[in-house]
Amino acid sequence: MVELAQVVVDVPTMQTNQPYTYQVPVILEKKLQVGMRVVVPFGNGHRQVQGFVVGFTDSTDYAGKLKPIQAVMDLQPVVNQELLALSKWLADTTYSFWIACLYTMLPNLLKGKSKRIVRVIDDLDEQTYFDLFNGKDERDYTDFANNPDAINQLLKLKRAGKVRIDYEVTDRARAKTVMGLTPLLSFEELEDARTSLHANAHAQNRLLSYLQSIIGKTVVQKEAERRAQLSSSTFNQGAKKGWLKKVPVEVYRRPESQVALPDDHQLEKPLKLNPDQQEAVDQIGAAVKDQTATTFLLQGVTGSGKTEVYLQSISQALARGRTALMLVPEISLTPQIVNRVRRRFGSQVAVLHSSLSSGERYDEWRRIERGEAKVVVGARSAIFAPLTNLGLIILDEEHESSYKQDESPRYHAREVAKWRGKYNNAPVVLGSATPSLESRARALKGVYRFLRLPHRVNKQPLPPIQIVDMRPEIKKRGESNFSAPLLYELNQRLARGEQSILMLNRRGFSSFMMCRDCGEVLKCPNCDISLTLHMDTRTMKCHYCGHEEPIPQICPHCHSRHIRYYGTGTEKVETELRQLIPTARIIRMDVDTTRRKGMHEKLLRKFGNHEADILLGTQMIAKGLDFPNVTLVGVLNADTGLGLPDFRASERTFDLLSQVSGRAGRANKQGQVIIQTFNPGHYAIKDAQAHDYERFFYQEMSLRHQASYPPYYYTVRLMASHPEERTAAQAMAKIHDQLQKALAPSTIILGPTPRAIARMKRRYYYQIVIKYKRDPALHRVLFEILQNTQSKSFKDVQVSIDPDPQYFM
DNA sequence: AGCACGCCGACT
DNA sequence: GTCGGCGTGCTC
Repeated sequence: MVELAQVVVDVPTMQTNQPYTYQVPVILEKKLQVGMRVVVPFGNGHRQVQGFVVGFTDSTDYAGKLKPIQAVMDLQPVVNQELLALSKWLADTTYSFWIACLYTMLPNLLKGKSKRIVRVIDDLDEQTYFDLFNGKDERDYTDFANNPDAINQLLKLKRAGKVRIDYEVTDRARAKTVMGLTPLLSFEELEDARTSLHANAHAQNRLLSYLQSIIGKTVVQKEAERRAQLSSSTFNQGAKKGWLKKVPVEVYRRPESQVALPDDHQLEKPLKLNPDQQEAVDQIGAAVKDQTATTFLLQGVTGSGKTEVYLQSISQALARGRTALMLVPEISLTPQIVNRVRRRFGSQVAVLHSSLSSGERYDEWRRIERGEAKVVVGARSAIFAPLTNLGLIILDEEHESSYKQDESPRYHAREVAKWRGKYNNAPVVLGSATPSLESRARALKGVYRFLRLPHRVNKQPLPPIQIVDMRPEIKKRGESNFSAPLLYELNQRLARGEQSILMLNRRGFSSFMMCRDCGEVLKCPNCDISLTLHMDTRTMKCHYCGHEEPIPQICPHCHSRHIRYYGTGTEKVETELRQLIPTARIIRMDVDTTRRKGMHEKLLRKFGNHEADILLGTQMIAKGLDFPNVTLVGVLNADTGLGLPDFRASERTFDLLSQVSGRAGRANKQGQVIIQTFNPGHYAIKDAQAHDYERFFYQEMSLRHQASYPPYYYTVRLMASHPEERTAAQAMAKIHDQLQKALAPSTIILGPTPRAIARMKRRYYYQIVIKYKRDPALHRVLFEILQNTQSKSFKDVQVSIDPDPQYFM
């Protein structure tokens, strides 16, 4: 009985979304394990692709001849049993390709690069040989990519048997090594060597002593040079004489900011807990101990010490020999929070940032996989960290929409966390000051265990929030981003040497060029949205497709010169602020000023050192920052997000205002918040002012109930796109019929409608939103729809399914 | 995705 | 006749 391997291949299409059966060559039989990457032949010709072994079998229904596995790419599986099962579940619940899910869970260096090489295998005539190959015997196929004539010639030569196209899958995953050395001789032998030295060979004498001190060890050469005060040439001589051997030593690539770790014996002690915190830690600790997969909702007001609860809960998991995973939104994955975890747990911590290079990410991943890191902190994708023996999972700021990936596979880290919790019998803690309505409703129903931290650790009251109605302000003072009360308070802070944070809410806001004469708005030629001005590159850019063009001097429509910039960008606000308060030192933080690696940290450090009086930024400054000298927080435009056609608009506004208010008066100084708005009567703004989550929750719940939205209903969004608007609409109409026939009567189907941004990247988009409470047919029908998109009538139509969408636009 | 096969119109 | 365009179907 020959064992056969089942392999998921790297060909992300609907038709190939299944394991293929391969023979296992005898030489690989011993090595090959489930979860390893392999290279397999796939299709006709001699095409080769990367794949993952997902199982072994001894029989197959496949009638054709089985091909053998070409090569194994790993010594150890890169996907363990848990993550393999998770990848399958993920593909199933997010309607994505299995292979895409596998790659999503792994560092991207593990996605091999496939290359095609054209090789000359028979004599060609001089001219062709020179034209196509520059007189060499092989050439990269991609060199011909934008030359259709050459490709035609090549194909002809191939048919004639004169050239061959070879496939190469190259593994990009490489460990970094530095030169190290290890003594080859025993202590006595080294001593003998010393006797034969010249009397003036001081350096070699010292080398021998040093080697005697590291018998049996391998030391990085740079380190040895430093410690023995010897140069590399002395070590080279030692190697020549056979005293030592040079060996490559594997090292982990780690970003600069992470290198300065505290020594593990100087770790920070846990803080003293208040009774609420103690209760939370006790309950979570009990679940860790009993290995129950309970989901907790930890709701704590800003400054109530949630982080300390997380840290002590992690300690409990570690004390029981288990590992812990802590997710934070990318935006709050700041050095402040990361350093706090590192100060507590030292070298056991691995951090997964989006700003890591591929190599750094791969190395950090291997530290986890090898069990060297027991605590992982990271953003969304860190939920796939290969920790074994997982004892606790924490999602901080669980309401954040960035936990949902907005491209395929469209997974929600919260759901993956619950899956892993169940698999590992580990509790999951969802923490937030403003929980998502979904989570809070589940806590009310008893699906989640509800823990609360209603008191602030420093016993300071939450800062008073003043609402400024901008309508009379504008009438009185004309167009300005600054009301009189806000200016007054800013000046007060300046006089007292205190700092302020100003936030510009950019959600749903674009800064665009408009002609004052004809009203023409400069739009992207590929997408139906306006272009955004970027002063740093002096261009107009499309945020969706990346299209870029110069800033126009005259209106492209009516040729008027009165075309100008509209909208409130941070730059414009900064300019105005400098005019209004010339003495203030201002730091501006937005995508433009933080694009360069490390700029984010640098600007925050500057502000922390009081090298500026005002920090002006977008949403990115709303979270996680803790500066004791900040006593004023101003929100310039609270309501730009309220007008969006999105049922979560109010929730997002409430969250944002609550979060940013927490930035004022963190230490012993009393803080103050000023919110400028054109909707002073809106409940999201009034409830945020009153710090009243409860009132907001019930008000919003009743609206969701009336309109049949989550958490009362689940939602799924389907999208279809095509370069022709009619084709996209027709495809969606067909899908609608199919849904209508199969789904339960209680299920609500909205649409099809053109999407709010109807055209993107030269394609038209139509969508359907399904709202359902329970519909046993839904999952099956959605899969059938995906299958149907293979048929001729769906040619070139792209269909995507987004379960539990975060945005409906 | 990437390849071969096969059917049609335009050319040597 | 034959070359090469593109539509169609398959990949263990």
